[in-house]
Amino acid sequence: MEIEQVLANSIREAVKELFQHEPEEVKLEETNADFAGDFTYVVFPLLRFSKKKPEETASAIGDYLTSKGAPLESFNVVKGFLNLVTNDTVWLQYLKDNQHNPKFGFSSNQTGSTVMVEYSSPNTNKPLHLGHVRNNLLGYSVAEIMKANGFEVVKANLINDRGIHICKSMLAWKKFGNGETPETSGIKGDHLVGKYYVEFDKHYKAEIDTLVAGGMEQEAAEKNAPLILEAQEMLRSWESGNPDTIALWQEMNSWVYSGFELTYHRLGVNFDVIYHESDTYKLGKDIITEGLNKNVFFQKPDGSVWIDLTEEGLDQKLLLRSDGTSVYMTQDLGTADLKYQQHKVQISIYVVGNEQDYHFKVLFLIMKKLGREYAAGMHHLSYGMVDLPHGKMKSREGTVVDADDLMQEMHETAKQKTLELGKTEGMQNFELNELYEKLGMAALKFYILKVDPKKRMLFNPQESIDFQGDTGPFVLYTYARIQSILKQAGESWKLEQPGDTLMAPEKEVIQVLSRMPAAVEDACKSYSPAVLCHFCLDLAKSFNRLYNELTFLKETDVQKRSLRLQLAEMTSTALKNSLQLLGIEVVERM
RNA sequence: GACCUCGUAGCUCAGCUGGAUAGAGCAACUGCCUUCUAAGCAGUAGGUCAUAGGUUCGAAUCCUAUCGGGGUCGCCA
Repeated sequence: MEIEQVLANSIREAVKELFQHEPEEVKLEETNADFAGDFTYVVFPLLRFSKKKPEETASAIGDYLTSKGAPLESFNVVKGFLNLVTNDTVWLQYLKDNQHNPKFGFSSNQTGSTVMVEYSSPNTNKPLHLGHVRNNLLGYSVAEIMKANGFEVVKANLINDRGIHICKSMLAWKKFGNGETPETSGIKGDHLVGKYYVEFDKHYKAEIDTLVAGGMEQEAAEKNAPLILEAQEMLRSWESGNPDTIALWQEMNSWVYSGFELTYHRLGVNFDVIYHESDTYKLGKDIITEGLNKNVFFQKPDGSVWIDLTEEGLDQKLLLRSDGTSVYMTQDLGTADLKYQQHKVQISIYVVGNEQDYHFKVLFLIMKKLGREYAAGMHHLSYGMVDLPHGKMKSREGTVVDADDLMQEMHETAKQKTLELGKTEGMQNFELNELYEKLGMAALKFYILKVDPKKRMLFNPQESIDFQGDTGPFVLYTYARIQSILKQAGESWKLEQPGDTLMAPEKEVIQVLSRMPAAVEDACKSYSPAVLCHFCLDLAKSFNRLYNELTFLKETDVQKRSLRLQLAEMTSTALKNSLQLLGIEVVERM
C-alpha cells in the first residue's frame, strides 16, 4: 500500500476515535516547502466535531498517530495544519519493494475493458500540419496511457478519403497536372496532392473574381464558378461509381497514403484499425429508421429527418437530408455501432478538436436516447487549436506549419545544439543521426504534450522550440546522465547492503518516485499526457538536485553509494516508463 | 444575437474536486565545471491570479455580472 494511504487510514481511525466522526474522505496534501513535513492534513473542517481550537485538534490527531505507531518521525502543528514528518524506514521500504519492477508506475491489474482511441483522422487532400501533429501525439499518448492503466486498447484511424475536397485535388490535377506523379516530380505523395488542392483554390478564386467583376454577387459567384460545378459533378461521378473517376481517386489516394505512412512513422504513431470513410459513409441509415420507429427522431414534410434536443438546451439537428443522403452525423451514428460490433468497446474516445464540441455532444446524446449501452463510455477528447502568433493557421495565406518540415527542422536544431556542446566524440554517423532524431522529436513532443490538451496553445515558428529548462531534452539528459553513472558503476554495488538513513535530497527523490502510479492514473482519468510531462519534470529536477548536492561514484561509504545507485537506477526506470507513455524514446548518451 | 470556452510574472505554461506567504521554464542579473555529462545546480528580480460583487473560518480555485480573446450555431465535414 502507498504510504500516503497508510497515513490517511490512520487519520481516519484517529478522527473516529477522538471526535466520534467518520470523515467522508481523508485528503493529504504535500507539505508546503516552507514548513517541516512530508504530508499535511488540514483540520479546519473537523472543528465542528472536535469542538476544540484548530491547534488542539491537530495536536490531538498527531498524538494519536504517534501513540498508535504510525510511521512518523515527528509532527508539527501550524494553525489548522497538521504537518507529518515520515520516518526514513517507510521510504527505504518503498524503494526496496519497487526498484526491481521494470513496469514501475504502470497499473498491475487489468480492467477487463476495451477502449478504442480514434485519432488522426486526416483528409486525403493535403499533407499533415501542426494541428494534426497535436492530434496524433495526444491520441497515441492517451492510448499508451490507457494501456498502462490496464485497458485493452484499439487505436483507430478514420480516414476521410472521399468528398468534395479530394475531388478538388483530382480535378486540378487532371486539368493542370500534365500527368505529374510523385515519381516524376520527386514530391512526396501527400504534398503533391496538396499542391493540386491549392492549385484548385487558386483558379477557383480567379473565376469568382471574374464573375464578381462581371456584376455577380460574391455568394452567387462562389456557387456558380465553373470549377466548383465541375468538382461537384466529379463527386457525383464518384458516387455513381464511374470507373475513370474511381481509378484516379484510387491512384491519388495511394500517393497520399504512402506520404502519410512516412509522416506517421517519423512521428512514431501507429494504428490497429484503419477505417475509410468511403466504406463507412453509407452507414447509419438503418439507425435513422430505428430512431424514427422509436420516436426519438422525427421527419419533416420534405422527408428530412431531425432530432429535437431543445429540452436538453440544444436545438434541432438534421440527421438525414431530404433527398435521403447522409450528413456527417449520419455516418458517425453508424460508425459508432460498427466500432462496438467489431471490437466490443466499452469506452470509445474521439480525439477531435474543440471546434466540434457541439457535434459530439449531440452524437452522444442521440446514442443515449437510442438506448445504446455503450453510450455512457463515449468520450470526446476535445483539444484546443494550435495558434500561431498571428492567429489560426491558414493554408491560403501560407501560414501552415507543415508536419514534415517541422520534424526536419527539429532534427536540424538538435544536430546544431549537439555539435555546439561537442559531447559526442567517438559516435558513429548512424548513431549521431539517430540521436539528433530522438532529441528533436523529444523536444517537439514534450513541447506539445506538456500543455493541457483542453487548452489552446501557441506555437511561435520564429522562436525555435527550447532544449533547455522544462523540455524533452532536459528529461532525456537526466536519463542519459544516469546511464553514464550506472555504466561506470558496474555491477558490484548491487551486492552491497544499502544504508538505512536518508539525506534530504535522497528522500525527496523517493517521494517523487512514489507519486508516479498516481500520476499515471490521473493522466488516464483526465485524458491528459500533460500530467505525465509534469511528473517527468518533477522527477528529473529532484534527481538533478541530488546529483549536484551529493556524489555517486565518488561516495566512499559503500552503503550510501549503494543506496544512491539504487535511486539512480529506479529513477531511470521511472523516466523511461513515463516517456514511453508520451511516445518519447530515451537516449543512452547525449 | 444565443450557447460553449479561456483570461495567473515581459513571454510560454503549472496550480483550479476551496486551505498556509500564488509556482516552474524562457528572457534579465549573480554565483557554481583542475570534469561521477554545466542540455545541469543554486540564487536575485519580476504578480491587484481580467474587473466588480457574492458564498465561506478560508477563494486564483465555487456562484453572478461586466470587459476582453477564441470557438460553435449549414440539407459542410
